[in-house]
Amino acid sequence: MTQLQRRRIPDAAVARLPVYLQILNNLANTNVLRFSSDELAALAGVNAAKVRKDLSYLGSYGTRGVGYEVTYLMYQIKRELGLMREWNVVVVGAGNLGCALAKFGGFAARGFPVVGIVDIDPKKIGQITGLLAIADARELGNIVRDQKVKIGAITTSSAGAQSAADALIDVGITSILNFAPVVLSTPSSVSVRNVDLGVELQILSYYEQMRAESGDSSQNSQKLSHVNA
Amino acid sequence: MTQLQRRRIPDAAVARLPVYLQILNNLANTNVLRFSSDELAALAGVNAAKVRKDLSYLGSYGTRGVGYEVTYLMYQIKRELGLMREWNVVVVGAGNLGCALAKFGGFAARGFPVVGIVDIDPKKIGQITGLLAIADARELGNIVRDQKVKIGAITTSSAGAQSAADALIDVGITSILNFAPVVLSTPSSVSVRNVDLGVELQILSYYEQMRAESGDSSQNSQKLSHVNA
DNA sequence: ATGGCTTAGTGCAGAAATTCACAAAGTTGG
DNA sequence: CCAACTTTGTGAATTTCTGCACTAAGCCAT
Repeated sequence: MTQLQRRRIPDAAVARLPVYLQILNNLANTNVLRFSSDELAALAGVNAAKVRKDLSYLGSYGTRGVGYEVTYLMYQIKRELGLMREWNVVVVGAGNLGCALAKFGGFAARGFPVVGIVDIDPKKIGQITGLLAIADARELGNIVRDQKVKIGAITTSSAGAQSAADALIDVGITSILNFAPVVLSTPSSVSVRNVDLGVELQILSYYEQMRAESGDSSQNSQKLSHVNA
Repeated sequence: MTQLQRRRIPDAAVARLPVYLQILNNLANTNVLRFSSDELAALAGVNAAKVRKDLSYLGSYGTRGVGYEVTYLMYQIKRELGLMREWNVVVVGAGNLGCALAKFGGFAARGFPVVGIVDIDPKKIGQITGLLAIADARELGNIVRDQKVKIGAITTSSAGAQSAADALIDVGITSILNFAPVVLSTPSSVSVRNVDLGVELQILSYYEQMRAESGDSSQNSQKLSHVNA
């Protein structure tokens, strides 16, 4: 028993792998067979050494002097990201966004089918959205158990988000995609990703203001790039 | 002329300021007057020293032994983030998401009114969505000039995203919020923030798989927390 | 006043992430 | 089979971020 446990990939690299995967997908659709770290770096807008290091966390799957094979690398990235299987998703909160997610087939296509949507509002329960009927939030436990759901999306109002999170965690959810503009309080064993457009816009606002301030008065304009993950 | 140029706030801190602001907003609504770095840290789910360091980039606005004043700090964060003014936003791509952004009043309320939405599809042009009529994409320049728009949101298909970005940059946009699942190629003088649910789900998938692998076989379960920005 | 208590602000050390730069390893052409 | 060339994989340097631990400073009770 030499330790076989998979090497842990740095968070920053994990966040880039899906982007590489997307690009490789496009390459595959254009019938490109191989690529070099330089090419992928250009397409992803990052440094080539970073690409090589990121890919090296998966193993040694390139060929020196040649590059990487598109389909093989895609396979390896998918394997590492856990995309060899589907992950069922349950949506909590049947407002505009929640229903849009339930209707939108794009997630299923990417391997994340929405298998349930719940709400606490009796007026909404029973309505059909896409292929699903909106269920009573009290059904959450059954849905999660029956469909082996691990990922929950919170699309409630801000006010309801924390109780939605509590309910999800209570029935065994360990990954949360949170669209409500609040910071959720969760045990450290749960992964949370926040999607908040207000936050994104405010970040843009900061850099925009910097630009305005350096550009307005005189000659001290200054390079000011900024791209997020 | 000693250099007066504003100290540059680290990117990581800039990304947290909007979160603090949101929390302070809630505190203000609950009539809380003051808070300590410890309290804010608990609410934001971060380390207290980090909170103090982040706030110190704004200036020295706390009182030792006491804490920070809610409204005063909100003012300072807003000032630093460039939120003392409104930033008009133009949306490119009048699909489901684009129209939802145009209708949704939430952005205007947060200081980012959508003042225009354009598309290239003649069938869509002229239709009303919320308060706005969908304009011809060729009107982009006029809209941006007339309304002094600095921020553009791309809600086109993947295929159309790069040309949308080119068009936005061409008419002088310097900040882009990109919802299309592609990596945009832009000059370094432009800020880009990507919002891609597929990427978020795949990141969750990775940590979910890690959890499954450490939990399944034996006793080497391991703490595995993970929370994003 | 004074001493004890609280909390901001910050220097510094350690961790994480990025980038450089080069050796290792493969290909190709003669 | 060798020399020239390409590109990976990675050690090491650098930069950025984090978090501890301590100092500075204000409040309050006596």
